[in-house]
Amino acid sequence: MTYSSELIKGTLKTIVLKLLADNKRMYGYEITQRVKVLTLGKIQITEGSLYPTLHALEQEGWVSTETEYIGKRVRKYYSLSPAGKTKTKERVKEFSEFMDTMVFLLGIKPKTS
Amino acid sequence: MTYSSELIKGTLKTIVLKLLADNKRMYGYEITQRVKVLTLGKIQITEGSLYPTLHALEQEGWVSTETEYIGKRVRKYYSLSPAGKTKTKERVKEFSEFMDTMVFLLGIKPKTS
DNA sequence: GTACAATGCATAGTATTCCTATGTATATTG
DNA sequence: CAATATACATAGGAATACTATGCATTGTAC
Repeated sequence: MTYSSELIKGTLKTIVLKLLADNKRMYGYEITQRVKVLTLGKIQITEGSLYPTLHALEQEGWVSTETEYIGKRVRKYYSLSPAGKTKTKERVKEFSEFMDTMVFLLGIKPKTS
Repeated sequence: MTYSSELIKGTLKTIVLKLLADNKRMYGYEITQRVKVLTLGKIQITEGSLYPTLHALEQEGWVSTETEYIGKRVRKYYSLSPAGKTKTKERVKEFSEFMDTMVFLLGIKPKTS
């Protein structure tokens, strides 16, 4: 992983929720690969952190699951619940505001792409 | 509103280093107050997290200290070492790049203030 | 056709980071 | 003169993500 994993802390759930908001349904392994591709390998979510996170999201009622079989191999799809959609917006907004504060604190010029 | 402390995780050292880069020397309590003022109360660094962090920075050789007495009360000033100045730039840059990645991932419009 | 890589799930134990709670002491202010 | 602010410190705990490991199936390169 490029970024020190300490920076990722606190943002993993937000990343997962946002992906599910954009994609209707995804399975765990797919999420790890998607993040890797989207970030050009800069963020690598390990399975050891993702699966417990997904279980937590389900526990909290923000996602629901459906299990399918691809041949003999199981695949567990996750999709946002209505509560999860609300939570996603909250989380993204909170992170966005946190970033604005950090940009100011650290004197960073944000990419105005 | 105070940000959930989970978001702060991984950024505390960076914040402290940047403040020291801008201010030549500061003491612990002063840092907590400065951050509170600069962020309009949105980020509150507790003493229970700041002091151990400062000790760690000293341990790593990124800051040096000078103790002064204000009356009978002790005050411990911290200032960046040359290695600390380099480290600060690295840390700020790393966070900046992480933010760019997150902005893209989360589809956030950064403040182009 | 078979070793090796990739796909796909899972969890236990560990590391890191920060917070809460607590303690001590001095200075200021209403 | 009591409450609040200043100023340091640490022990124990909570939250988060990682490493290491395990199991099984599918695809690929030699």
